[in-house]
Parts: sequence; structure tokens; C-alpha cells
Amino acid sequence: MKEGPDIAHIAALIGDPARANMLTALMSGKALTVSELAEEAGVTIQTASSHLSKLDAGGLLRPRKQGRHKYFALASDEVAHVLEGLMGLAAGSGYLRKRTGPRDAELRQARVCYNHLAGDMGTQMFDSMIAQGHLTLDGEELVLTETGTAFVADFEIDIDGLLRARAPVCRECLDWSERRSHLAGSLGRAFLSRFEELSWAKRDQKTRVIAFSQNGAKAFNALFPAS
Amino acid sequence: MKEGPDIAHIAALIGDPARANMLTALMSGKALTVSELAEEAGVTIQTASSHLSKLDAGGLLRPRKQGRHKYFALASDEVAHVLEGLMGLAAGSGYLRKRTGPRDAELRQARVCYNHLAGDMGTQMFDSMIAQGHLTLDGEELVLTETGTAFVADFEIDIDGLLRARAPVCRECLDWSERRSHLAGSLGRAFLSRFEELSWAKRDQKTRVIAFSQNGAKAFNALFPAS
DNA sequence: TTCATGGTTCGATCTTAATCGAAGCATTTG
DNA sequence: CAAATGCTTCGATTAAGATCGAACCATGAA
Repeated sequence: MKEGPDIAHIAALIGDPARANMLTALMSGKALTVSELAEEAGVTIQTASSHLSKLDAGGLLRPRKQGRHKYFALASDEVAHVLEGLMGLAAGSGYLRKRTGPRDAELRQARVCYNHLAGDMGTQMFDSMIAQGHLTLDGEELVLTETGTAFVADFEIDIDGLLRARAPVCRECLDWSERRSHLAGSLGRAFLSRFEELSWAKRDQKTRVIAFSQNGAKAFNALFPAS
Repeated sequence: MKEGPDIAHIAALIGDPARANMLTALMSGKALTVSELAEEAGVTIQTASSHLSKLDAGGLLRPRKQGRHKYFALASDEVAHVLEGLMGLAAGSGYLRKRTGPRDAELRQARVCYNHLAGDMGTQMFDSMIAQGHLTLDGEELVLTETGTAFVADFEIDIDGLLRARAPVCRECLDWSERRSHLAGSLGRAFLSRFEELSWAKRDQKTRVIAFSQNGAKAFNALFPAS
């Protein structure tokens, strides 16, 4: 009589108010730090840490370390889907949660992050490459597919040179404004310098802002269409 | 911080092992009495009664009194849908209550999910109907096409009656074992009872297994060929 | 190096709620 | 009517786990 998945364990994970608040906050799709999630849930950081490791052990979260921060996001669409279903059951009409307020508009749109493109356009490029099948997530590792390699070569980036070098070619980097992934690694850097080479974009050395020309932005959007 | 639907409360309801067992038992679609559910959950009748009134208060159940018996069934397709989703998450993270045995294989192949067909054969039926153009996905919504209506009527299902009723006819339901959609809604239920009517299949009353006869399976495969 | 910051681990406390015995209703049957 | 059955309510016990202070670890900055 006791066959099948242990639904009680998973439901109990979601069933604690503090954890439910955290999960709800993560429904935005953004990754949040431990302290931010503690704040959202209204508990201390120790408590939040304990909750988050439980949620992680239950497979509901996808943690990523970056520097001395630890970011958490929902593990998959399925998790979000179940949470949505639960909200429906809870007879939910409009549930609104405050989003991170808009900061400096230019910095948010496009800026330099370790020599690669970050900000709104960075995440757009990343998402688009995933959607087009140029990049794919193999577990924790980000890999360039066959079509991706062709795509990059077509853009006149010396992909063979990058591959020969020992540095990691593709890396995910979490965006501080968007809280979503963008492309880092040697390929990320190559893309940015190619944009500059083509005069699509120009960096401001003092502010980290990247200014795209009108034509550059148009070309960029053609190459990396937003879904 | 108390605005919006209280997902923690409803998840906590599902999160107790005894209650989860009861809900899982009700996934068969049958209405069960308090004592049967107590047996299923492995608790005394008093305890079961307490659990059931909580589940009812949470809107997860639909109780019906009949003489001195009280029957409980799941409140809606949505509830069943969320439960299946939770099973998917639990199965994905490897939290199985029991290891995969012979019974498990049967469950994967064909089982009852709130009175409709789930498991391998459920997804096969769903995929086949999509492939044949009987069903189509209009955005988020699943709709029965013109040829689909004819197909269903041809199978001697009272489609007009279903359409007149207010309940949703076609719904997607995500399968926890297959991780794919199968057909739910009143049409899904009609199909399963028609299979039983034709003696193609028979449900096991204790488990959720659906056993197809040899001829039944043959006829099923002819009607819903796997791509 | 030292300091500051973000996160984790440990231990003790305390709240919540699951559980069941016993008694109380309600309905059917004899 | 009384007896039997199915379920609910009450109360006391008990076990689980949420919480936070304090100490600790790791990373980045000065």
C-alpha cells in the first residue's frame, strides 16, 4: 500500500511558512541570496540557511556559489509549476510581490562584468543562445553545442584558439541586476571584444556602461532575438 | 506579509504522512469512507477524522454523507493535478517510499489518476490523439478538434452530454512517472469507463493499477498507435 | 596581515500539532 | 425500545522541528 513517491516529504518542505515565503519569492525567476531570502521569510540568517539546505536536499532549489555569496533559484519549471498549482488551490487571486526597484537604467541594460557583457542584454544573449540550441546546460556545466560552435565561428570568433587555451570557454555568471545567468568565460569575453571590433558597442571606461550604437543594437537583436 | 493565497497552509496539509497517504489513496478517484482512509493511512479512526476535517476545511476534499457513512473524494481535478505534480517532484529527487518492485512496473504502465488513465499508456493515448489531430494545444488550453469530436462519438462516448455539462472536458495532467502529459477532464474519465465497459481493462480495487486484457491492449494500440 | 561580511554549524529552548483513550452523537437494525 | 455501527469531540501526552544566540568558517577588502 505504500508504493509511489514520497509526496508528504516534499509537501512538508513547502508547508513551512518560512520556506513557502522563500519559494514564493523565487517564483520571480531570479536567484536570491541567503540573506535576501531570510529577509523575505522574516527569519534570521541561521534559520534561513537551515531551511535552504533542506529545500536543496529535497531537490527544489538550484544553488550557485559566486564569490562569498550563495544564490538560490528554483530547480526547474516543474517546481514552479507545482507552486503555481498550490497557489491556485489556495484560492489565489492576485498575488504580488515587490520586485527589485529599477536602478541606473544604463547600467541595467548593458555593462561590463569581467570583460564580458552583463545586464539586460547579457541575459538576453544567454537566453537566446540557449533557446537556439547553441548552448546547453549539462547538469552544472554549460557546454557549447555543435551548432553553437558553428554559430560562433560564423561570427568570426577564433573558437579553435579558445578551445586550445586552458581557460574555461563557457561559464555562467549570475547578473546582479537581473539575477539571471549570462555568458562568461573566454567565449563571453570574445563576444564582447568582437562587438567592439564591429563597432556595435563601445565601453565607457569609468562607469562600466556599454553603449550600443543604433545599428549595433539592431544587429544584436537580430542575432540574439528575445523570446 | 500575509497577502495572497496561503500556499504554506495548503502544502502543510498535504505534508503530513497520514494525510498524504489518504490523498494518494483518493487519487484512484473512488470515494472512500473515514474508516477505509484510516486503514489506508495506518492511524486510528479518531485521528483520521481529525485529518479529514482539516483537509476538508482546506478545500481539498469533497465529502458526502450517505446514511451513517461519510464518503470523501478529492475536491477537483486541480487537486489531483497538484498531487501528481508533487509526485513528479518527489520521484525526480529520488524520494521513493519503496524501491521499484514488480508492482511499480505495473503502476508505470497503466494506472488510475483521479478516474482517468495515467502511466505509459495514458501518455501514449494522449500523444497519439495529438498526432492524429484529435486534440490540439491552443496556447495553454487543450481543445478537442472537429475530427476529435467525431472520433470520440465513434467510440460511443456521449460527447454531447460531456459538452453540456459545466465541467472541463479536456485537461492536461502531468504524469509523475512519464513526466509527460496525459488526458484528464471529463473526457479522460469517459475514456477510462468506456475501456472498462468494453472489458478492455479492469482496475485493481486496492492499488491504482489498471490491467489491460490481451485483446484490450491490442485494440487500444490499434486505436492509439504509438508514433 | 587584519578586518569585515556572508554563510554555516551547534546547542538549547519552545511551539506546534499528531496521536490515541474515552466519552458523546447520529443513524440503522433487530 | 435497545444494541450496534460509523463517526466526532475532548483532553492529555508526546514527538518533531522551527527558531535563535553564539561560535566558527570562507571569501574579499584594506
